[in-house]
Amino acid sequence: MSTPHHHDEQPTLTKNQALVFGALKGTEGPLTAYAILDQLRSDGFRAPLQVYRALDKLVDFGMVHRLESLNAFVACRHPGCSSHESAAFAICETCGQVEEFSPDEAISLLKKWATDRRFKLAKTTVELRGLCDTCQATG
Amino acid sequence: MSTPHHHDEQPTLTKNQALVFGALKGTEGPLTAYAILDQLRSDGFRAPLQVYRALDKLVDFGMVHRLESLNAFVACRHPGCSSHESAAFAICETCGQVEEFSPDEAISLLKKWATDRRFKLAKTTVELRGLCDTCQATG
DNA sequence: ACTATAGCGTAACTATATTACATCTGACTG
DNA sequence: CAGTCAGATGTAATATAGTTACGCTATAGT
Repeated sequence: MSTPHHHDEQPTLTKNQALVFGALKGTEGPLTAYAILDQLRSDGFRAPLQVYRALDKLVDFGMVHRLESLNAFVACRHPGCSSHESAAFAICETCGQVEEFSPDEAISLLKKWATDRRFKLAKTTVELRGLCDTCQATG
Repeated sequence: MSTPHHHDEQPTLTKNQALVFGALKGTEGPLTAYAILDQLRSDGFRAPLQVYRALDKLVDFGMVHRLESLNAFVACRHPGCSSHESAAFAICETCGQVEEFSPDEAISLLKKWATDRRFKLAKTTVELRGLCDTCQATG
Protein backbone atom coordinates (compact mmCIF):
# COMPACT_ATOMS: atom_id res chain seq x y z
CA MET A 1 0.00 0.00 0.00
CA SER A 2 1.16 3.51 -0.72
CA THR A 3 1.63 5.94 2.08
CA PRO A 4 -1.65 7.77 2.55
CA HIS A 5 -1.41 11.44 1.74
CA HIS A 6 -3.78 14.29 2.12
CA HIS A 7 -6.30 13.99 -0.70
CA ASP A 8 -5.06 10.79 -2.26
CA GLU A 9 -7.58 9.29 -4.60
CA GLN A 10 -8.42 6.10 -2.75
CA PRO A 11 -6.63 5.77 0.56
CA THR A 12 -6.83 2.40 2.23
CA LEU A 13 -9.21 2.70 5.16
CA THR A 14 -8.79 1.03 8.48
CA LYS A 15 -11.66 -0.99 9.86
CA ASN A 16 -13.02 1.86 11.95
CA GLN A 17 -12.63 4.38 9.16
CA ALA A 18 -14.47 2.07 6.78
CA LEU A 19 -17.30 1.58 9.25
CA VAL A 20 -17.72 5.30 9.82
CA PHE A 21 -17.53 6.06 6.12
CA GLY A 22 -20.06 3.32 5.42
CA ALA A 23 -22.46 4.81 7.92
CA LEU A 24 -22.21 8.21 6.25
CA LYS A 25 -22.47 6.87 2.71
CA GLY A 26 -25.50 4.80 3.62
CA THR A 27 -27.36 7.81 4.98
CA GLU A 28 -29.07 10.54 3.04
CA GLY A 29 -28.25 13.70 4.89
CA PRO A 30 -25.78 14.53 7.63
CA LEU A 31 -25.02 12.55 10.77
CA THR A 32 -23.60 13.78 14.04
CA ALA A 33 -20.67 11.93 15.54
CA TYR A 34 -22.92 10.53 18.25
CA ALA A 35 -25.50 9.36 15.72
CA ILE A 36 -22.71 7.48 13.96
CA LEU A 37 -21.60 6.05 17.30
CA ASP A 38 -25.10 4.73 17.96
CA GLN A 39 -25.28 3.14 14.51
CA LEU A 40 -21.96 1.42 15.05
CA ARG A 41 -22.49 0.06 18.55
CA SER A 42 -23.48 -3.25 17.01
CA ASP A 43 -20.09 -3.26 15.30
CA GLY A 44 -18.30 -2.89 18.60
CA PHE A 45 -18.00 0.88 18.87
CA ARG A 46 -18.15 2.01 22.47
CA ALA A 47 -16.80 5.56 22.69
CA PRO A 48 -17.07 8.89 20.83
CA LEU A 49 -13.36 8.99 20.28
CA GLN A 50 -13.52 6.01 17.98
CA VAL A 51 -15.83 8.01 15.75
CA TYR A 52 -13.97 11.30 16.00
CA ARG A 53 -10.67 9.68 15.16
CA ALA A 54 -12.07 8.07 12.05
CA LEU A 55 -13.84 11.30 11.04
CA ASP A 56 -10.62 13.27 11.36
CA LYS A 57 -8.93 10.98 8.90
CA LEU A 58 -11.86 10.83 6.51
CA VAL A 59 -12.07 14.61 6.44
CA ASP A 60 -8.34 14.74 5.87
CA PHE A 61 -8.71 12.30 2.98
CA GLY A 62 -11.38 14.54 1.50
CA MET A 63 -14.00 11.80 1.71
CA VAL A 64 -16.15 13.46 4.32
CA HIS A 65 -17.13 17.04 4.97
CA ARG A 66 -17.89 18.64 8.28
CA LEU A 67 -20.91 20.92 8.35
CA GLU A 68 -19.93 23.61 10.82
CA SER A 69 -23.38 25.03 11.26
CA LEU A 70 -24.79 21.62 12.20
CA ASN A 71 -21.89 20.00 14.01
CA ALA A 72 -22.44 17.10 11.67
CA PHE A 73 -20.78 15.22 8.85
CA VAL A 74 -21.65 14.09 5.32
CA ALA A 75 -19.96 11.82 2.83
CA CYS A 76 -18.58 13.76 -0.10
CA ARG A 77 -20.82 13.25 -3.11
CA HIS A 78 -18.33 14.43 -5.69
CA PRO A 79 -17.43 11.69 -8.11
CA GLY A 80 -13.74 11.09 -7.58
CA CYS A 81 -13.83 13.49 -4.67
CA SER A 82 -12.77 16.41 -6.86
CA SER A 83 -12.78 19.98 -5.65
CA HIS A 84 -13.26 19.56 -1.90
CA GLU A 85 -11.52 22.85 -1.60
CA SER A 86 -14.46 24.61 -3.15
CA ALA A 87 -17.29 22.66 -1.61
CA ALA A 88 -20.35 24.49 -0.38
CA PHE A 89 -23.57 23.22 1.13
CA ALA A 90 -27.22 24.14 0.99
CA ILE A 91 -28.97 22.86 4.08
CA CYS A 92 -32.75 22.68 4.28
CA GLU A 93 -33.85 23.59 7.78
CA THR A 94 -37.10 21.70 7.40
CA CYS A 95 -36.19 18.34 5.91
CA GLY A 96 -32.50 18.35 6.81
CA GLN A 97 -31.46 17.54 3.28
CA VAL A 98 -28.02 18.75 2.31
CA GLU A 99 -26.95 19.55 -1.22
CA GLU A 100 -23.27 19.84 -1.94
CA PHE A 101 -22.19 22.14 -4.73
CA SER A 102 -19.09 23.89 -6.00
CA PRO A 103 -19.50 27.63 -6.41
CA ASP A 104 -16.17 28.01 -8.13
CA GLU A 105 -16.58 31.65 -9.05
CA ALA A 106 -17.62 32.67 -5.55
CA ILE A 107 -14.76 30.69 -4.05
CA SER A 108 -12.33 32.32 -6.47
CA LEU A 109 -13.46 35.72 -5.30
CA LEU A 110 -12.94 34.70 -1.69
CA LYS A 111 -9.51 33.35 -2.52
CA LYS A 112 -8.69 36.61 -4.21
CA TRP A 113 -9.78 38.52 -1.13
CA ALA A 114 -7.48 36.32 0.95
CA THR A 115 -4.56 36.75 -1.42
CA ASP A 116 -4.97 40.52 -1.47
CA ARG A 117 -4.89 40.57 2.33
CA ARG A 118 -2.01 38.12 2.50
CA PHE A 119 -4.29 35.82 4.44
CA LYS A 120 -3.06 32.26 3.98
CA LEU A 121 -6.24 30.29 3.44
CA ALA A 122 -6.41 26.85 5.00
CA LYS A 123 -10.11 26.12 4.74
CA THR A 124 -13.19 27.82 3.36
CA THR A 125 -16.60 27.20 4.88
CA VAL A 126 -19.67 28.12 2.83
CA GLU A 127 -23.02 26.97 4.13
CA LEU A 128 -26.43 28.17 3.02
CA ARG A 129 -29.33 27.65 5.38
CA GLY A 130 -32.91 27.89 4.23
CA LEU A 131 -35.77 25.99 2.67
CA CYS A 132 -35.43 23.64 -0.25
CA ASP A 133 -37.80 23.74 -3.19
CA THR A 134 -39.84 20.77 -1.98
CA CYS A 135 -40.30 22.06 1.55
CA GLN A 136 -41.48 25.45 0.33
CA ALA A 137 -44.12 23.77 -1.78
CA THR A 138 -45.14 21.45 1.06
CA GLY A 139 -45.14 24.06 3.81
CA MET B 1 -39.59 53.68 21.69
CA SER B 2 -40.58 51.85 18.55
CA THR B 3 -41.29 48.19 18.61
CA PRO B 4 -38.02 46.38 18.03
CA HIS B 5 -37.86 44.71 14.66
CA HIS B 6 -35.37 42.49 13.02
CA HIS B 7 -32.48 44.72 11.97
CA ASP B 8 -33.70 48.00 13.37
CA GLU B 9 -30.96 50.55 13.57
CA GLN B 10 -30.63 50.96 17.33
CA PRO B 11 -32.91 48.68 19.29
CA THR B 12 -33.18 49.39 22.99
CA LEU B 13 -31.27 46.71 24.82
CA THR B 14 -32.32 45.13 28.06
CA LYS B 15 -29.85 45.02 30.90
CA ASN B 16 -28.64 41.53 30.11
CA GLN B 17 -28.42 42.21 26.40
CA ALA B 18 -26.39 45.36 27.08
CA LEU B 19 -24.02 43.46 29.36
CA VAL B 20 -23.44 40.72 26.83
CA PHE B 21 -23.00 43.20 24.00
CA GLY B 22 -20.60 45.20 26.12
CA ALA B 23 -18.51 42.11 26.80
CA LEU B 24 -18.27 41.41 23.08
CA LYS B 25 -17.56 44.98 22.08
CA GLY B 26 -14.85 45.28 24.70
CA THR B 27 -13.03 42.24 23.40
CA GLU B 28 -10.86 41.98 20.35
CA GLY B 29 -11.75 38.68 18.82
CA PRO B 30 -14.53 36.20 19.43
CA LEU B 31 -15.90 34.97 22.74
CA THR B 32 -17.71 31.75 23.50
CA ALA B 33 -20.96 31.91 25.42
CA TYR B 34 -19.27 30.43 28.45
CA ALA B 35 -16.42 32.93 28.27
CA ILE B 36 -19.01 35.69 28.30
CA LEU B 37 -20.72 34.04 31.24
CA ASP B 38 -17.47 34.02 33.19
CA GLN B 39 -16.86 37.69 32.42
CA LEU B 40 -20.33 38.58 33.63
CA ARG B 41 -20.44 36.59 36.85
CA SER B 42 -19.45 39.73 38.71
CA ASP B 43 -22.52 41.37 37.19
CA GLY B 44 -24.77 38.69 38.57
CA PHE B 45 -24.87 36.23 35.73
CA ARG B 46 -25.23 32.68 37.00
CA ALA B 47 -26.33 30.46 34.12
CA PRO B 48 -25.54 29.88 30.42
CA LEU B 49 -29.11 30.55 29.46
CA GLN B 50 -28.79 34.17 30.48
CA VAL B 51 -26.03 34.54 27.92
CA TYR B 52 -27.70 32.50 25.20
CA ARG B 53 -30.95 34.43 25.48
CA ALA B 54 -29.16 37.74 25.12
CA LEU B 55 -27.06 36.43 22.24
CA ASP B 56 -30.14 35.24 20.39
CA LYS B 57 -31.58 38.73 20.49
CA LEU B 58 -28.33 40.46 19.62
CA VAL B 59 -27.85 38.19 16.62
CA ASP B 60 -31.44 38.86 15.64
CA PHE B 61 -30.80 42.60 15.90
CA GLY B 62 -27.79 42.19 13.65
CA MET B 63 -25.45 43.50 16.31
CA VAL B 64 -23.60 40.25 16.89
CA HIS B 65 -22.49 37.47 14.57
CA ARG B 66 -22.12 33.84 15.40
CA LEU B 67 -19.00 32.14 14.08
CA GLU B 68 -20.15 28.65 13.28
CA SER B 69 -16.72 27.17 12.92
CA LEU B 70 -15.71 28.37 16.37
CA ASN B 71 -18.96 28.14 18.30
CA ALA B 72 -18.28 31.72 19.30
CA PHE B 73 -19.60 35.22 18.87
CA VAL B 74 -18.29 38.62 17.79
CA ALA B 75 -19.73 42.10 17.85
CA CYS B 76 -20.52 43.36 14.38
CA ARG B 77 -17.90 45.88 13.30
CA HIS B 78 -19.89 47.39 10.47
CA PRO B 79 -20.60 51.02 11.07
CA GLY B 80 -24.34 51.30 11.34
CA CYS B 81 -24.55 47.53 11.17
CA SER B 82 -25.05 47.58 7.42
CA SER B 83 -24.97 44.46 5.31
CA HIS B 84 -25.10 41.73 7.95
CA GLU B 85 -26.64 39.61 5.27
CA SER B 86 -23.38 39.52 3.39
CA ALA B 87 -20.97 39.26 6.26
CA ALA B 88 -18.00 36.93 6.00
CA PHE B 89 -15.14 36.26 8.38
CA ALA B 90 -11.46 35.53 8.11
CA ILE B 91 -10.28 33.74 11.22
CA CYS B 92 -6.59 33.40 12.03
CA GLU B 93 -5.98 30.00 13.55
CA THR B 94 -2.85 31.19 15.31
CA CYS B 95 -3.76 34.47 16.94
CA GLY B 96 -7.52 34.05 16.93
CA GLN B 97 -8.08 37.41 15.31
CA VAL B 98 -11.25 37.71 13.27
CA GLU B 99 -11.71 40.09 10.39
CA GLU B 100 -15.21 40.78 9.18
CA PHE B 101 -15.70 41.67 5.55
CA SER B 102 -18.45 41.85 2.95
CA PRO B 103 -17.72 39.87 -0.17
CA ASP B 104 -20.74 41.25 -2.00
CA GLU B 105 -19.92 39.73 -5.35
CA ALA B 106 -19.33 36.27 -3.93
CA ILE B 107 -22.52 36.50 -1.89
CA SER B 108 -24.44 37.60 -4.98
CA LEU B 109 -23.25 34.52 -6.81
CA LEU B 110 -24.37 32.31 -3.93
CA LYS B 111 -27.73 34.05 -3.87
CA LYS B 112 -28.06 33.47 -7.57
CA TRP B 113 -27.29 29.79 -7.09
CA ALA B 114 -30.02 29.64 -4.47
CA THR B 115 -32.53 31.46 -6.63
CA ASP B 116 -31.83 29.19 -9.59
CA ARG B 117 -32.47 26.15 -7.41
CA ARG B 118 -35.53 27.71 -5.78
CA PHE B 119 -33.72 27.40 -2.47
CA LYS B 120 -35.13 30.02 -0.14
CA LEU B 121 -32.07 31.41 1.58
CA ALA B 122 -32.39 32.24 5.27
CA LYS B 123 -28.76 32.62 6.25
CA THR B 124 -25.41 32.48 4.54
CA THR B 125 -22.30 31.40 6.43
CA VAL B 126 -18.91 32.24 4.94
CA GLU B 127 -15.87 31.65 7.11
CA LEU B 128 -12.25 31.55 6.01
CA ARG B 129 -9.78 29.78 8.26
CA GLY B 130 -6.07 30.26 7.93
CA LEU B 131 -3.14 32.43 8.91
CA CYS B 132 -3.20 36.20 9.00
CA ASP B 133 -0.43 38.29 7.52
CA THR B 134 1.20 38.98 10.88
CA CYS B 135 1.21 35.37 12.04
CA GLN B 136 2.79 34.17 8.80
CA ALA B 137 5.61 36.66 9.30
CA THR B 138 6.00 35.74 12.96
CA GLY B 139 5.77 32.00 12.56
C1' DA C 1 -57.70 45.14 37.75
C1' DC C 2 -57.01 41.72 33.71
C1' DT C 3 -54.38 39.98 30.37
C1' DA C 4 -50.73 39.41 27.02
C1' DT C 5 -45.98 39.58 25.92
C1' DA C 6 -41.32 39.80 26.72
C1' DG C 7 -37.76 39.17 29.81
C1' DC C 8 -35.50 36.97 33.79
C1' DG C 9 -33.51 33.25 37.39
C1' DT C 10 -32.36 28.71 38.40
C1' DA C 11 -31.71 23.78 37.99
C1' DA C 12 -31.25 19.91 35.49
C1' DC C 13 -30.14 17.89 31.52
C1' DT C 14 -28.57 16.79 26.72
C1' DA C 15 -25.27 17.20 23.13
C1' DT C 16 -20.65 17.77 21.32
C1' DA C 17 -15.69 17.15 21.68
C1' DT C 18 -11.13 16.39 23.94
C1' DT C 19 -7.50 14.68 27.20
C1' DA C 20 -5.10 11.05 29.22
C1' DC C 21 -3.31 6.68 29.36
C1' DA C 22 -2.76 1.96 28.22
C1' DT C 23 -2.57 -1.57 24.58
C1' DC C 24 -2.09 -3.50 20.04
C1' DT C 25 -0.33 -4.17 15.37
C1' DG C 26 2.42 -4.07 11.42
C1' DA C 27 6.63 -2.34 9.22
C1' DC C 28 11.23 -1.56 9.36
C1' DT C 29 16.01 -2.20 11.30
C1' DG C 30 20.00 -4.14 13.12
C1' DC D 1 14.83 -12.91 15.45
C1' DA D 2 14.59 -9.00 19.03
C1' DG D 3 14.08 -4.11 19.22
C1' DT D 4 11.69 -0.23 18.15
C1' DC D 5 8.77 3.06 16.03
C1' DA D 6 4.49 4.94 14.17
C1' DG D 7 -0.25 4.51 13.56
C1' DA D 8 -4.31 2.69 15.09
C1' DT D 9 -7.28 1.21 18.90
C1' DG D 10 -9.95 0.74 23.58
C1' DT D 11 -11.67 2.90 27.60
C1' DA D 12 -12.62 6.24 31.10
C1' DA D 13 -12.89 10.65 32.51
C1' DT D 14 -13.43 15.29 31.63
C1' DA D 15 -14.33 19.58 29.21
C1' DT D 16 -17.17 22.53 26.40
C1' DA D 17 -21.54 23.94 24.20
C1' DG D 18 -26.42 24.39 24.21
C1' DT D 19 -31.46 23.22 25.60
C1' DT D 20 -35.62 22.11 28.31
C1' DA D 21 -38.57 22.95 32.01
C1' DC D 22 -40.70 25.71 35.28
C1' DG D 23 -41.90 29.55 37.73
C1' DC D 24 -41.51 34.43 38.57
C1' DT D 25 -41.27 39.65 37.15
C1' DA D 26 -42.00 43.81 34.54
C1' DT D 27 -44.39 46.45 31.39
C1' DA D 28 -47.90 47.88 28.11
C1' DG D 29 -52.61 47.77 26.42
C1' DT D 30 -57.52 47.27 27.42
